[in-house]
Amino acid sequence: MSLDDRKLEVLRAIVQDYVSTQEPVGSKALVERHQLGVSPATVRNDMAVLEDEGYIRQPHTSAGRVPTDRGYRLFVDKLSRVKPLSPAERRAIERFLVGALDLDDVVHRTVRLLAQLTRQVAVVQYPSLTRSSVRHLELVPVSTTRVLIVMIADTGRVEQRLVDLPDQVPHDDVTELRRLINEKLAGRRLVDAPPLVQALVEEVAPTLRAPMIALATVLLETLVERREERVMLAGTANLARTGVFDLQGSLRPILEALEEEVILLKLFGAVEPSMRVRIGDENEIEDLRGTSIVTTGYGPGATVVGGMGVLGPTRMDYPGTIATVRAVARYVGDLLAQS
Amino acid sequence: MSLDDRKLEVLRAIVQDYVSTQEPVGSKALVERHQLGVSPATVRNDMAVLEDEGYIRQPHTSAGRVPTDRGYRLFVDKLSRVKPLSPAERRAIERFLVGALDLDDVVHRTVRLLAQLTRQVAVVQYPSLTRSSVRHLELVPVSTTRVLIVMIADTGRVEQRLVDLPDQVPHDDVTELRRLINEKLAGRRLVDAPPLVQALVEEVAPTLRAPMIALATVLLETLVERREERVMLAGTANLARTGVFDLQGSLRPILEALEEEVILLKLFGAVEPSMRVRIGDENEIEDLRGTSIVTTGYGPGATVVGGMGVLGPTRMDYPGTIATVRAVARYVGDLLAQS
DNA sequence: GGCTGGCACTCCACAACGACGAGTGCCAGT
DNA sequence: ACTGGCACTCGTCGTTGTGGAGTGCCAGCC
Repeated sequence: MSLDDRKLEVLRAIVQDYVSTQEPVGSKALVERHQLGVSPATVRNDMAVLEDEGYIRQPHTSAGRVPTDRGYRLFVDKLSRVKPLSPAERRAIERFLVGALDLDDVVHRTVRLLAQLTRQVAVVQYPSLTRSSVRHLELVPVSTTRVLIVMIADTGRVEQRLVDLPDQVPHDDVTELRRLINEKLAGRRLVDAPPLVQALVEEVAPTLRAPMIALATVLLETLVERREERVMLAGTANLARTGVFDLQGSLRPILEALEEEVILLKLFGAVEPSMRVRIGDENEIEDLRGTSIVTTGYGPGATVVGGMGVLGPTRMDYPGTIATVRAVARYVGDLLAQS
Repeated sequence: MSLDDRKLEVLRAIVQDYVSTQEPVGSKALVERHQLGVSPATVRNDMAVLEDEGYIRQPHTSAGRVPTDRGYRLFVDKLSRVKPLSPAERRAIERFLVGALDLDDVVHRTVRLLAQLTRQVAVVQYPSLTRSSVRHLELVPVSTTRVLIVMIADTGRVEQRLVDLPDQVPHDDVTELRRLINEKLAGRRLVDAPPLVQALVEEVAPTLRAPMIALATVLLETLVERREERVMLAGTANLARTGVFDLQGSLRPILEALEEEVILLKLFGAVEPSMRVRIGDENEIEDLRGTSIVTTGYGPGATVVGGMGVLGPTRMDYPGTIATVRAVARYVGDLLAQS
């Protein structure tokens, strides 16, 4: 049995009302608030069908209806158009992001902006090292046998590691090592690095071989293989605001999940540039069923260097949230393209 | 009227019982669980006095007693000895912190460790730039008119800023600028930087004057004056665990306050190496009355480079928390001293 | 004077109860 | 295919009552 237009309209109305009132919506209230052109009784029949099909449900007999995850899914896929942003929102985005000092600052501002606009929990992944190129590698002697290795990616991201050298290395040798490494790696993508680093070790003059091996090891191990991905979080207070999550039962596991960077990366480290919406049970993470997650990739132009998004209750304003996340991602992408 | 030993003992017992059971404690239960050597009636009289003095209170008539902020204060100052750490905790600290890759990683592991051991919200300030020296300043050309300036502090902290130069600057000039800047600033404390940077501008050769001014401006503005202090947070899920905070009323403002870096810095950016305990209303921040905060400074040896601590309900295990925070701070201090 | 046992009193927590009302499903009628 | 009517369900909310923990006070005891 398929759903005719009016039934879809009823579903849309239920979703909209429930999202705004947060209370089960009954047939009478529905016809009052929307021009459906039919009586409550008719709506009730439609509701019965929608319930059979699994799009809505009753919390208990004699209560109004509430959309199911499946209902939200249909709503998002078929029944909603992306809301255009209000000029106020556009201005907020610009005002918030201009004047960012460095990459850290951009990410920081972005995640707070997202949290504020959507009034939900926001997550932004730092530009992924995997998808970055090396802009420059700097060696800073810390002592005679220790060197700080600083890698600067083209996205502006900076990573550093301390390296213990096997022997004392004179200053000139450090300069030479720096020159060699940059010659080989600067401008290259990080994913292409391993063979190049290998080549560095093989080609280097015998006198520099030992320190070069130490450097190469750290480079490979901690920057390439264990390519450290990071995320930033904001707006957890909004979880308490919604009133959807109860303190003992659902809020704590969510907060716990949000503290696991691995989980956040899995969810928000978007690979494709497109928008993705996970609703309730569609979620991979057990503890985050009951929440919905809207994510997108971002980056300069069409390239994706990382993901961002928001997390909130399944009863969220999907069109609005999607529009905001998309707009912010685009704006940040443009920002990255400039630098 | 002063409090004799037994009354103090009663107060200690009340605090201990209330912290562990989280329920108002009555006179009968008290004599059963502690060897006070007197009858409930006597304890009741003592309680009446303690209540007059403001150390305990009754939530309502015919309920047991609960310590007031003042009671906790007396307990912390006079009635408790710092608990020695269990060997298991010592081992946990070591196991957790060895193998940290870089400063970011140290801070990251530390804050999670603190949250886990105390089962509360943990905060760790990054080593303050104010108290750091410059280890090295690196200039990385990004385009012909843009340079990334990377400052590496002796604590291992790395900060970077993008600088727009007024004109194209040839590669050799960048090298020269780098040399000049490092010559002047390397090894100097950041607080001493402003006159040195000023001198750099005045002494530089006329051809390099314009780019040097641009660099100096950024150095002064964003690294010295607006010396960016950062903090890291973990364990917010523990707020939900305690069951002390209700969802609508108290939890949300706390989460909001915790997202304000300014507030966290004010609270946890300890200046002195000593332990500090703020209990309930003693707190400067309105929204954090109702919580207690245990902080300490940390750093290599006796120097303080930053603060760390935990935040939890006023009914917290003060001796245990204080011991843990102190131990972790010392361990991290040692770690910093090594590098 | 300080401690104790006894006792009347207070007041919260909790369960039971009932009225209310929103909302439903179904059916007969148009 | 839609509508109005109607009986029914069931959660919400306010009321009421009871049980029990805990207190304050007092008279008596050491």
